[in-house]
Amino acid sequence: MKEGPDIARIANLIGDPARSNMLTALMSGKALTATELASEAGITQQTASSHLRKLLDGNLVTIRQQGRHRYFALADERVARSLEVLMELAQTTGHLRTRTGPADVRLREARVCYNHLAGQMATRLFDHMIGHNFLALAPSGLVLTEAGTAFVGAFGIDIADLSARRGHLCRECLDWSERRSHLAGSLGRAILARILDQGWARREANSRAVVFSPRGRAQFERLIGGEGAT
Amino acid sequence: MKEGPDIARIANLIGDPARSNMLTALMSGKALTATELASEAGITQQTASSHLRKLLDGNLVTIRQQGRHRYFALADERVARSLEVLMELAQTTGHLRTRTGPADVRLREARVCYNHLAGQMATRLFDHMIGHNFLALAPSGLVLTEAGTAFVGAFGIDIADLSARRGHLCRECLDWSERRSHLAGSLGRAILARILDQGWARREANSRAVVFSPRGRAQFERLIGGEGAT
DNA sequence: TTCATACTTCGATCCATATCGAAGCATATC
DNA sequence: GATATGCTTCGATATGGATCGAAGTATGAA
Repeated sequence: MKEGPDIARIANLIGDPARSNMLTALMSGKALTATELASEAGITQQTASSHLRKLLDGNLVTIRQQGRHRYFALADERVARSLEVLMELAQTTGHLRTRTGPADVRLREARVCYNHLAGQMATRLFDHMIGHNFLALAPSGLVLTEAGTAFVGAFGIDIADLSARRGHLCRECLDWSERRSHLAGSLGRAILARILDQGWARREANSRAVVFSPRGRAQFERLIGGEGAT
Repeated sequence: MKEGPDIARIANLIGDPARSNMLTALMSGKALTATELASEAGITQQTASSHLRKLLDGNLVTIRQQGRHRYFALADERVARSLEVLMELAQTTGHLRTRTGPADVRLREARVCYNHLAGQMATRLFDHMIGHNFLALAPSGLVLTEAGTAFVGAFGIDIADLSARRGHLCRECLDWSERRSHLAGSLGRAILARILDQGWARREANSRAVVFSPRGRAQFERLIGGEGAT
C-alpha cells in the first residue's frame, strides 16, 4: 500500500550518522572535498568515498572535479530545505536531553543555511519585510514588491541582476531553531553575501555560525528598526 | 562536527521501508491499529510491534488504547509536513523510472494530507485565497483576513469555534505533487471536513485519495471560480 | 470458565551494510 | 622520470537490526 514517492529511499540515505554529518557540514554552503567530509564525519577516506557515492546516486549532492580534488556540495536548495525541516522535527521530538548547548546559542542567533542566512536574525528580517509589505504572498509564491525592491536596492542589491539567473528569487525556508520562516532563494543568497561583504558579520571557520560585529549588529538593527530605507 | 539537532535519528527512523510504509499509511489521517499497519507494511504483527515501539520512542506517532486495540496516529501536524517534504524530494530526485503511475493521477488531483486536503485542488484553493486576500502572510505567519473569515463563513465554517482550539489556525504545507503550498492547520482540517460533509467528495477506502463527485467538483469550481461568496 | 482476538516479548536467524586495511589509479609536484 | 597526495576499489570483518516462530499477556465474547 505504498502511495506516493518512495520516501524510505532518501530517508535511509540521510539516516546514517556518517552521511547526515556530511550533509550537515555541507549546509554551510561551502563545497568540501571528500577528505574534509571524511574528517567531519569522523571516518576514513575509504568509508567516506562509499558514502559519497551513495549520496551522489541518490542525487542529494553534486560533484565538481578540480584537479585531483573532488568538491561536493548539496545538490539543490530543496535538499537544504528538507534537511532543515528534519532538524526542526529532530529538535522538538528529541528526548529532552537535547538542551541548548553552549555553542548552540550562536547557531540559533545567526547561521548559514546552504547559501542564505538563518536563525533569529534571519527570521526577524523576514518578519520585517513581511510587515512592511516588502514581501508578499502571491498565488505564484513569495514575491518581492516594488517597495521591497527599493528596500533591497538601498541595501545594495540589484534585483535585475538576480532575476536574470535561473531559480526562484524568493523562497521560504523553515528555520529549525525558530520554527518559522526565513528568506531563501537567490535574494536570500544575495542578502547574506551583502552582509558579509559589508563586513557586518563574518563566517566562523568550520561552522555554520555567522558572527556579527557590534557595529554590524547595530547597522542590522537600524535596517530592520523602522527607518528601513523605504 | 555535528551542528544542530540529531537529524540522523529520525531520518533513520523513517528510512526503514516497513516504517515508512506505516507512516505513509497514517498520512491518511485515520488512526490505525497495529494489525492494520502490519498489513499495510506487509510484515507480521511481531515485527510491526517492534517498529511501532521505535516510532513511539521517537515521538513520531502517538497511541490511544481502546479496549484491546491500540490505535496509532501521527504525533503531530509537523510530522505530516516533514513527510510531505521528504516525498517532494523523493519525487524529484528519484531516478526517472518514477513516472506518474495510473493510481498516482487521483492522488495528484486530491488527497488527504494527515487531516487536510492536498493535491491540485488544494493548491488551487490556496492560490485563490491568497489571490483574493483571504489569506495573507503576516510576521506571525499565515493569517485569515476579515474577507477570508467571511469567505469560509459562507462555506459553513465558524472561525470562532476553530480559534478556541489549540494549535495554529492556518499553516502552510508543502505539496509533494504540486511542489507548492496548500493550507494546513485547523482551518485546513475544517475545510476538508466540510467538503466531505457536504458530499462534494468522498474518501477512497484504504487510500489517501479524495474523489470528487461531478456535482461536488462543479461546486468546488464555482467556489474558487470568481463569484466565491465574498 | 473457556475460547478468541489483539498485541507483546523472547529467542534465533540471517542479511544488509558500515567499517577499515591494503592495494590501485589519477593527478599534481619536484 | 620519481614521489606525494587525493581518492577509489577490493576484500574481509563485524555488528546492528529486520524478520519471524513460538510463547506469553491482556482484553473481550460466549
